Amino acid sequence: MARTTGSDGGRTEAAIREAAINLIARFGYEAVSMRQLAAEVGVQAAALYRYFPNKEDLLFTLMREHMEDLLKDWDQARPASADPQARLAAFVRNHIRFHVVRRHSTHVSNMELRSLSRDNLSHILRLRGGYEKELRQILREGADSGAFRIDDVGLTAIAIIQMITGVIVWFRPDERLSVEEVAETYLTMTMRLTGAEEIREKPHVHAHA
Amino acid sequence: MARTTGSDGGRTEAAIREAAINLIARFGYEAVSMRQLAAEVGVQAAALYRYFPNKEDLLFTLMREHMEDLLKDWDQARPASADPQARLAAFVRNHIRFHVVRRHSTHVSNMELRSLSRDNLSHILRLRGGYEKELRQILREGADSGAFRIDDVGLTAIAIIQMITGVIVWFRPDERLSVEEVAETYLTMTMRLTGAEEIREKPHVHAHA
DNA sequence: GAAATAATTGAACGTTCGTTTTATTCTTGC
DNA sequence: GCAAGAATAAAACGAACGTTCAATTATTTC
Repeated sequence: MARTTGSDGGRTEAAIREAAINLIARFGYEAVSMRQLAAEVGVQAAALYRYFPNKEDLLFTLMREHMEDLLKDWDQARPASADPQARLAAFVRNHIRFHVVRRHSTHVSNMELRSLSRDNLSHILRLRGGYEKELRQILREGADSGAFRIDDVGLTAIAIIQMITGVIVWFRPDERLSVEEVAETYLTMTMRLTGAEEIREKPHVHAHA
Repeated sequence: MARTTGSDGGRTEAAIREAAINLIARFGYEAVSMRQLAAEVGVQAAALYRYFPNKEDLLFTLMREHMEDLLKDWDQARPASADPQARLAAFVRNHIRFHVVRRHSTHVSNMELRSLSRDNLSHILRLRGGYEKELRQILREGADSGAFRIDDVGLTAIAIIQMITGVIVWFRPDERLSVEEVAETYLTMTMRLTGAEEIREKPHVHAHA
């Protein structure tokens, strides 16, 4: 056989991306074979090479687009306000929302860095650095203005990102907590962490057990 | 050839464990082949099977011993004091010290869970659960006694562990910060996070840039 | 110093891997 | 309805994988 009825390059490529994200998030990049991925898509392994030149490039594309989407997403959500507390709150809320919705691709982007070649790795790290820089800037301005009490801006930024990204490790949709509730709880912790809690009032969501 | 002069089962097994931890931490379990591991040890691949029945069992052994060591380590360091703040401080300091010293095996234990079989996975998760329970207990007692201000004990415990374990992602020995300095900075953040900072005085180490 | 045991080699097994090649069928534009 | 291309199947490639096995040498035991 050859071309199958109803086959469509655009749909196939989208299906490959989605299946790849799910499979790699679940089993890991090295553990997922091109044949397994093809089977999930409902296609032969050779067909994958029409859309991606090789396995690593597929991984790289997924990760790069994840990071680009993250930066775009924050660029849209970035508040006009200059108030460090409002900006930090927006950052945390946006970060958690984005990462919960894209749990799988976040997992891939965080766990599979070591499967990238040197060049591809540094490309991803550059994008990630740009995102983290946004948080550092907020923290620095807040520390300077006295809104935050921070010992070490770089270290605090890493700690906060580590903490709020950790949501995806345990969060499952359809459980006792909604995304908004989780985001508010983490926001409270972040605000206390930066010594900014006293002055705060924001749309709190009801109960945390 | 066959048995080599000076060969010693005990030394070889130790060398295998160490090489395995380093290689797996660096490249990932799936990406490290038995031949590569054997070459690092200076032995043929077949020799590995005298010490471990198969590849996964080697991984499992490394992870199980890491977790057992962690529990033992905390059991020894656990303070007699009933004061929640003192206990939390001891927990954080001990956690960071342990994980920084054992960065590589921590990396393996955190990243390679998905390479374990169901039974081995649940064994490791049981050990990890026991450790996390210690932190939850401290937080709960502190919350009850009014020493801490905590919305959700379970969620806070996960957030703290995520944050303080994150040290190993960026920490490299011989850089600007010593382990003790890092531990103190993270302790400060943890204490603020739990709303416990006000009442605190402890052996602070000098500068954080 | 012979017998028993411990430690390792070297070769081989069947399987699976990522990838390439070639041929075939569907779809689209004219 | 025909030519051009896009999309896929099917088969094959060499290399690498985890693992096994028989043979061989070093060490220990008595």
